[in-house]
Amino acid sequence: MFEKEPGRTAGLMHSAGQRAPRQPSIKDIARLAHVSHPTVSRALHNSPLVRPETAEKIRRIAAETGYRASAVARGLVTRQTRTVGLVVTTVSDPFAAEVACGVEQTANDYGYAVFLADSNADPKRERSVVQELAERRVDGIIVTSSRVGALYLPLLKQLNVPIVLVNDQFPGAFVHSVMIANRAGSRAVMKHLIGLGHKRIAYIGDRNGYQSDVERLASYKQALAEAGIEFDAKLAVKGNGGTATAIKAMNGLLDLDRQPTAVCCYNDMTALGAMRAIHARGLRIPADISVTGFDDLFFSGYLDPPLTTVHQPMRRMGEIAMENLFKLMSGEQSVAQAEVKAKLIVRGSTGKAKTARGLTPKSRRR
Amino acid sequence: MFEKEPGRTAGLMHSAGQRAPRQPSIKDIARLAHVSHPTVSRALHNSPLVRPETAEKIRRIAAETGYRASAVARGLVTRQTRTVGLVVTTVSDPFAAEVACGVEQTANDYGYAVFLADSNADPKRERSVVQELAERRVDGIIVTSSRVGALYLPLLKQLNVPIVLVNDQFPGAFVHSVMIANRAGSRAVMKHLIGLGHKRIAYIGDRNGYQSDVERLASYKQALAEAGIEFDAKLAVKGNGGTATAIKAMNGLLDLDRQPTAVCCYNDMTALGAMRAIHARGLRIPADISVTGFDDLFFSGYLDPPLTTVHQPMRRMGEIAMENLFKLMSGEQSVAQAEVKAKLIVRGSTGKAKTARGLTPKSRRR
DNA sequence: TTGTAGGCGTTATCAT
DNA sequence: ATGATAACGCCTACAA
Repeated sequence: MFEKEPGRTAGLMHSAGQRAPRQPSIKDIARLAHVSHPTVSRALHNSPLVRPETAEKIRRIAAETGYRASAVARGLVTRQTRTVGLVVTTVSDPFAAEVACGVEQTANDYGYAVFLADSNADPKRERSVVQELAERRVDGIIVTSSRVGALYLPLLKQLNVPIVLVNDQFPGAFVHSVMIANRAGSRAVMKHLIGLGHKRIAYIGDRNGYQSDVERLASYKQALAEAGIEFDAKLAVKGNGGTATAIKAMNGLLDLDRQPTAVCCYNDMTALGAMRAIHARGLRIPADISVTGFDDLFFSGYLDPPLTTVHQPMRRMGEIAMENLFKLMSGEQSVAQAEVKAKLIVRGSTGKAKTARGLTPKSRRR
Repeated sequence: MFEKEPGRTAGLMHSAGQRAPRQPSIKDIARLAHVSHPTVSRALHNSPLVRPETAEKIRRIAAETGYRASAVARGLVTRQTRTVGLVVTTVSDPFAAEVACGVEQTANDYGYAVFLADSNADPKRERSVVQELAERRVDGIIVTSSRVGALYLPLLKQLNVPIVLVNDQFPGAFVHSVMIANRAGSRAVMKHLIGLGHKRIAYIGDRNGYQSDVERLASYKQALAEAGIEFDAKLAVKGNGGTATAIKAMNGLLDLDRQPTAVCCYNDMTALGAMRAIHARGLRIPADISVTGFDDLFFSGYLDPPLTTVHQPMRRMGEIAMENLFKLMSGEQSVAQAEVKAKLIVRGSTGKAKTARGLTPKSRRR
């Protein structure tokens, strides 16, 4: 039980010929301070059980050598890594990025570090990524826009790691989640549009069957029904949440015999594409066509015209997810689902319907 | 050296009364398979040294129990965590997000996990964040848009962790980095604008003295000089890289006695604000004023009009950073700086200068 | 082909 | 107030 080469101590910080000059360990500090390692540990944790002068000396030496206790060794013994995993479809998605920001800040406030992992929106990959996170013994996991959702129930038991979902896209029974009020948001948009006199309102959704699209589309239809406007299947088209696809979808809408006077987009990225397609045809927004989005991404208020959309407090949702995860991690079982409010932000991309502003008989077509 | 309670084995996966039902360990698997732990280890690492049937049985049991070797325990003994730290100013910055995406994908391909940390563009925080990463024993660190730059030299020795910087904002001697060709990019923009006949070209920069602004501004001035256009200090204003500030800056420019006919913006976020300000005054782009950006963010091609800008291969830069970090981690010393090309993307936001298209004498002012 | 015996750098539990 | 000593879960000799 001897200390390896005694001469090593002094040359510790120099890479004196050794390939991997390891970081100083608690024992190195102990030796330097002529105390035992437990004492070093106590001193560095500000334990009152150590004589002030001793503690002072130890802290000085630790600072001089740049010693920092290994979080991995600590994690091994304490059985918690003070680490959480964050799974996103991709960080280049502004929605995910904002959520990540909220998660990261909150985690940091509590002294937790976060592992970032991309699922590429692939369910298989999402699952394997979660497993890898478990392998790293994270204390908890947050998944945004999960493509797996309900399937977590069985996994949860096995992984034995609390998981919180943000905008779960395939919700099932009883997983902990933070969701935006899709229905209320979409409803508010539709009320706004209908109030402006629009009757031919198109919807550009998402073809993947995600929960957010399902709910927003449902509210679209319901609002139509309540206003006594018949649902026209030709006006409800599918994109994929991206801008390029939205352009195609919008062009299809523009090619219709009777163009819509307003387009309700699944999200802001889709609206961005729709606006581009409309402008490319020389049409004006909102004079010719009104456009709405959903999310209120950072650029939406700066578009020309500024986009009327539903604000989703993405960062806050990340914070809530992290806060709820902390509760779960500390043993609370009663977290379940949280729903955050969606707020309509009226900006310049919506205006009165053409017909409502007095259309010439000629342009009324037949 | 006895195995704790023998009866524990069977009930392992159930949280049979215990508070923290720990994950199964290698010893649990060993016991279940009636072999020693090293054999389990070997089997799971596909070592040829273990009898096929034994290996098969072990793997089966491991799969059934959902056993996954603890990465933290492994990290302790192997002295490498297969983990890297990524420090960004904030993930909600689209530039950082793209770089993060490249880093993440590449790291993942190599079986590495990445810790995401926000510096909030605060030098102090950046340093402390890096220290925390070192405490977690990451094998390497990548910092985007570092606010510390040169100061890493001393830190590097102490931390003993390789670091690669992406678009270092305060470059000093000899830190490993991946940089965009700021000068060439800015120069290309200016050549383009000047070629279009612009003579009053404004520049909206960044007030923080960052390297990217310094270099882009320098090229702006140089291009002006080469074209024989006198530099007008009133046309070179400062924003902070954000959209809101850019609007103010642009408004200032618009209030000038002699408005610029083109605005060269420090980055796309700034251009976004400039465009908004211009449109808000009822001016047209590019008919009245041309606008250029830098970065080519995901939304830039969809603006109205689409933004002429300098494409920065952000994701690729993240990949390169990660690749170079791997080299550093495996002992190579010769990585140093990498510069990636900047490519001008001409889109609709730039056009011939007003004067060049034939201005009426009256509007030529005196 | 398999098992035994450390040790990685901490924290935790005892003594003293 | 401090020091032995034993885990934590894994890997890696070395021994059998």
